[in-house]
Amino acid sequence: MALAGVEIEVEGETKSTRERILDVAMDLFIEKGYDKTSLREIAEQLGFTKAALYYHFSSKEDILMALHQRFHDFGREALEELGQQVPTKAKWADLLDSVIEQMLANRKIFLLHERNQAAFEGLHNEEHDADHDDLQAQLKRVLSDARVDVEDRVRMAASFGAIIAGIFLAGDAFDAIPSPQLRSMLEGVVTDLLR
Amino acid sequence: MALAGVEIEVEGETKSTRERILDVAMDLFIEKGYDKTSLREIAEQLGFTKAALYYHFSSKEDILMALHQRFHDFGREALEELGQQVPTKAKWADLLDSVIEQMLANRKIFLLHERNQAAFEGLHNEEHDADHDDLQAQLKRVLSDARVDVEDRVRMAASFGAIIAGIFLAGDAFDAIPSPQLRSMLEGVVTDLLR
DNA sequence: GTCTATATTTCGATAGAC
DNA sequence: GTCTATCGAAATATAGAC
Repeated sequence: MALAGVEIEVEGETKSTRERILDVAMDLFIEKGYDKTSLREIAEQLGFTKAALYYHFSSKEDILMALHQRFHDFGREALEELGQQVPTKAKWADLLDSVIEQMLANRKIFLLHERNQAAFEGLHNEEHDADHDDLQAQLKRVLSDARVDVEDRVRMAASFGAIIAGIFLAGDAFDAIPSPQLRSMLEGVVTDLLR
Repeated sequence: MALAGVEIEVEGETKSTRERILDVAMDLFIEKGYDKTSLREIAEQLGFTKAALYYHFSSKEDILMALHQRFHDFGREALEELGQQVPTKAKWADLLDSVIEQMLANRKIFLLHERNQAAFEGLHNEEHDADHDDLQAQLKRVLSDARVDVEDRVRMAASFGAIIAGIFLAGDAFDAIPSPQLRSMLEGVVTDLLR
């Protein structure tokens, strides 16, 4: 079911070549890092050659940008809803609860960003994007809000780091923990820090 | 005061060329990432050429390894002391207090590692180093220790992530906070999570 | 859409003069 | 200890056939 190069996803069986490229690239970028992953490797793992990639993406950076887009939305509406109002600890705790859920459901995309921070920042610097509005930028904005007590802001940052570490720091050591259980443990952590 | 290429540091005024190279490299690796930083850039910023670097270091990777060495000791004795015994939450809290202190006194070297995870892991994979004994590896070992209750281990990971985030997540938003104050706030966080 | 070339560039590394 | 000059490798990217 190809339509202008885009395939309709039927019960998750069919994926466009573009998406298959992104999946493979994500795995390799996580494992070896963006810079040390060559287009040849990505192509070989997909069963075709490097040149074919350029039919789907205009550059290596274009692949990275597409992956950034996957990440971009997570938590964005949430943070935007928090938006202009003064962030309180209670609101932050609510926000983090949904962030926990999203992270557990999308581990890889967050892992990708954690392990390729420099590469993703390089993207922003080229687009003189003024204020890039991704999760990390929004985060810094909130944590810099002078209307909020400093100690509260430190606690907000700490609680955010706590859940990231709970999900990612231990590598696969926590993989055996069922997601709902890990989730409730992390919600407990958030409560203890922001209550 | 040169002696076999090593200069004696007098009141912090004199630094060996080797150390000046490492300082510049560290700044660039933090800013642009290891892979996107060329030896030419490092050399130019120091006022000499790329080839001169090879008098002081045998390869680009050698520079990274030297920086890793700077990092290597931090928290190592502490974690080794924790060593074979079963880690408890109380011991972990003590450990983190000293980690907080070291991180605040050496922000840049931790930032370097946070932003170049993939590059540093690449080092380990080449030396078939068996069990590389750096902080991160020790961390995973402790967090995988099945003798400890799962919830406790999650809390240990979370508290570690909390202090990292408190120091690094906000970028320079927290730079205005005096170190002692930030330290005591983070110690409060640790207490709340592990008590 | 994927292929086989090949162009182009960048970078790490070496040789040898001073 | 630093220089100039150059090598060789690898990677991104392009051209054009199928």
